[in-house]
Amino acid sequence: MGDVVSELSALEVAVSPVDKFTEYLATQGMRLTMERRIIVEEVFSHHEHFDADQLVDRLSHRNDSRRVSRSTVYRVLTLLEESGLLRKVARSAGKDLFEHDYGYPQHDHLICHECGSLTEFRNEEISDILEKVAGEHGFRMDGHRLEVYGLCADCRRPPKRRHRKLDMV
Amino acid sequence: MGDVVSELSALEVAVSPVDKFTEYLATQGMRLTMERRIIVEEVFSHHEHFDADQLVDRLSHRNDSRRVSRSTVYRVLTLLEESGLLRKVARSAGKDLFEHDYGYPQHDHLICHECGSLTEFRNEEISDILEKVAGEHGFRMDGHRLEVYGLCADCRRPPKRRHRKLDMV
DNA sequence: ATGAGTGCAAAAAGTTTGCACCGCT
DNA sequence: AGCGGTGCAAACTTTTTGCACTCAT
Repeated sequence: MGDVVSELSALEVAVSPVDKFTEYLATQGMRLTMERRIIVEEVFSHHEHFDADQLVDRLSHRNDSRRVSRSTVYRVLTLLEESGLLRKVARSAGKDLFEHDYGYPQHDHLICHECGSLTEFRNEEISDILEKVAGEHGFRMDGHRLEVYGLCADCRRPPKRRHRKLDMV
Repeated sequence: MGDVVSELSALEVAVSPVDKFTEYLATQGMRLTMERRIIVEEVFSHHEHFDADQLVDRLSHRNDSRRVSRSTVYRVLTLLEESGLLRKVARSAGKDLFEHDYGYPQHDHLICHECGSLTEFRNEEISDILEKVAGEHGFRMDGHRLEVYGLCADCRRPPKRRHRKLDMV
């Protein structure tokens, strides 16, 4: 009753990540605790990819009331994945990378071997093709992960200029 | 001189995995040792996906002359990846999965959430689209990983029959 | 002989878990 | 009161590494 967000445009995200998470928790007989709220707010306050350790750094070394332990961060990341708010995108230096999967359009990544940069791109055709392929195999698709590897524009440039610079020292 | 394999059809794999690996090792100033040969032969004697531990199991618990230590298996897996003979395909239960990337056509996977099965498929259109997308970003693609998630044909079937069977016990 | 390569055991790195205590409902 | 949740520390898993010895060229 008196739900403010219900009046937002259907094109926008009508429910906040915290609310969405609360919904999910309820279906599992779980509660939205202060720690869970803090983690979700922290996670959705940035749009960049992150790994568990980066999040732990931001949350478990503080002295205020928003400190959350390492174990809880890991436990909540698992829940956020299960609830569809986050998804793992890639593995970098042995760590899983996460990104927002709620309120953010489907996209894929170009990953540079050289500098490790992730560039997002979107392409409708791919999803269409995948639906078709899945259908042919009797497979019901509910998502995908596509990583394109190679050299990004910056790293393609031959390092000749750098040599010259070094030689001048 | 007198290279037997050079007379094979260009459509077939003209060079064995061991030879291909030897070539790569040479470019790195490395040698093909007996251990490396054993590992490559073992890896290419099966076509299924595998993780490091499965390979270690097959190679480091034997008493004959084909035993190889765990460390060496890990070290050689890295080399096989660098040489382009193997590639990592997915992560399952916290372990990296490998598959042949030499003498085996480019393909992608349908991965079932329920039973974990990997089904391979091939689709030309996808590579074309990726080349195009990469080009638009000034990115030079040299490969990709595409995993489609969902439910496989078997797991889509509702488990009603199973219940009936169980009830009859 | 010389430097690459191996095996072993220890270490690292990332993640999970057992347990006692805490707090919401 | 009861059950879910947290923090801590210890455990675990997978992978990497230091070191002394070995082997191929």
